Amino acid sequence: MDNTPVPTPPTPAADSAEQRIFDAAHEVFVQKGLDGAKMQEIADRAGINKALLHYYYRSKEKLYEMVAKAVINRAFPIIRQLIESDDPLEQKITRFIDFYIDLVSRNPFVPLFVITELNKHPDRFFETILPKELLKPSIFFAQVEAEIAKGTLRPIQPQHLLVNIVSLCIFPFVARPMLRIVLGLQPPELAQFLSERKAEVKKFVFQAIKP
Amino acid sequence: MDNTPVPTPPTPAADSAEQRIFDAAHEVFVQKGLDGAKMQEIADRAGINKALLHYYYRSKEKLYEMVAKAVINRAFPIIRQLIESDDPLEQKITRFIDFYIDLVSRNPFVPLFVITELNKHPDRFFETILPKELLKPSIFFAQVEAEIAKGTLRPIQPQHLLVNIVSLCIFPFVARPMLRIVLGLQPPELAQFLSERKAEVKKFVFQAIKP
DNA sequence: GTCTATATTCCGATAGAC
DNA sequence: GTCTATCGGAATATAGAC
Repeated sequence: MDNTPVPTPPTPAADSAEQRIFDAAHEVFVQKGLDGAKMQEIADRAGINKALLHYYYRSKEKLYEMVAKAVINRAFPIIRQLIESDDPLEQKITRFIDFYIDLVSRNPFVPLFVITELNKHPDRFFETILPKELLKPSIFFAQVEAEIAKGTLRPIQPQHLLVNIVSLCIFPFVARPMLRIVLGLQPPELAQFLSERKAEVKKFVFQAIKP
Repeated sequence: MDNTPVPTPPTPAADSAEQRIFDAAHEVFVQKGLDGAKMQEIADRAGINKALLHYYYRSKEKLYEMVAKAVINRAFPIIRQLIESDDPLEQKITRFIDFYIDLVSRNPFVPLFVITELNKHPDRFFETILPKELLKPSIFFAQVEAEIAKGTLRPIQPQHLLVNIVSLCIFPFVARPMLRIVLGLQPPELAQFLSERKAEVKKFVFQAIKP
């Protein structure tokens, strides 16, 4: 057994200044993006001084990069795990929709953050932020093709099916203020409308793919 | 006939500095948002000096506001017109999908701009930018309900149908770099995939709603 | 580690010549 | 109308005391 003194753990203590800074930065960056975020606001929310931000994270860019990595590495594996479990297809789709709509309605800013920053700096993401092990779904695709062959699913390219499901889950929450305009809904009606999405998406998807 | 001298027309001449500034600002604001856009870059793209921006448009905020109004007032009436024409429902949906996907694949940044800025400054949009005449769709909703009553459409709330269609059209283009990750597609395959969306969305929607 | 004070950089805006 | 030069403020970053 190794007796050398344990060095500072890579994960900072739960309520350390370092952690509070990171959490504050997470909130601010996700809601306002790199350009919109101000170091002063992050410091204020963390309840510490601006100088301390630089003590722990050298620069705004570095801090941003760590937050972005954390967001990405939290979001994508969850999606993947849901898609690649070996539950039967129908159950998998149902669970995916339920889980995903829950997730996005609790964190409406996250998908927008990911998309926006992915559009602005695609290189950085693909080269430094994205985990390399992230691969193309295979179990899900195989399941869809198997069911089509059996005749229990109407023909559809698995990629399109997946994108359709994700679009129906995410978009209405991301575009929430747009719905107010296009549908002419007031905030309370809008909340009601969004709460119906889980059932609606499931119904719509299964009607489209079940023979 | 009135002989008073015609004052400066409200629309600036096609290739005036004023117009070139506006066009440059349009590009930059739509791609980078209010915070990300720099006056210097707008001036450079317009091929003029920074000072001239202020001569014509007083401030960055004012310039931004004009661009935002233009984007909104171009985008929404088109959508509305498509939805509210009195073509038969099936044809209307087909045309809407074709037109909308064409539009969004030529201008992938616009929906993201609208959504982002709508999230950041909802008040400004609802109070000053948005045209007041923009009302809730009615013809489309009535058509859907009529067809459901006739039994030529499966029961669905018209609002959800509209949101489903829009989600399926917009999201894949807005989230293009995300697809690369989730589907594991390289750029050429991705382009191929997106070119299939028109046919795919139509098939998916009609399978979901036709009895 | 945490603070105050200050340096530095960047950017929007203005003054003033032509 | 268009330019050069410059101001002034805001935001990032650093120096140095505690």
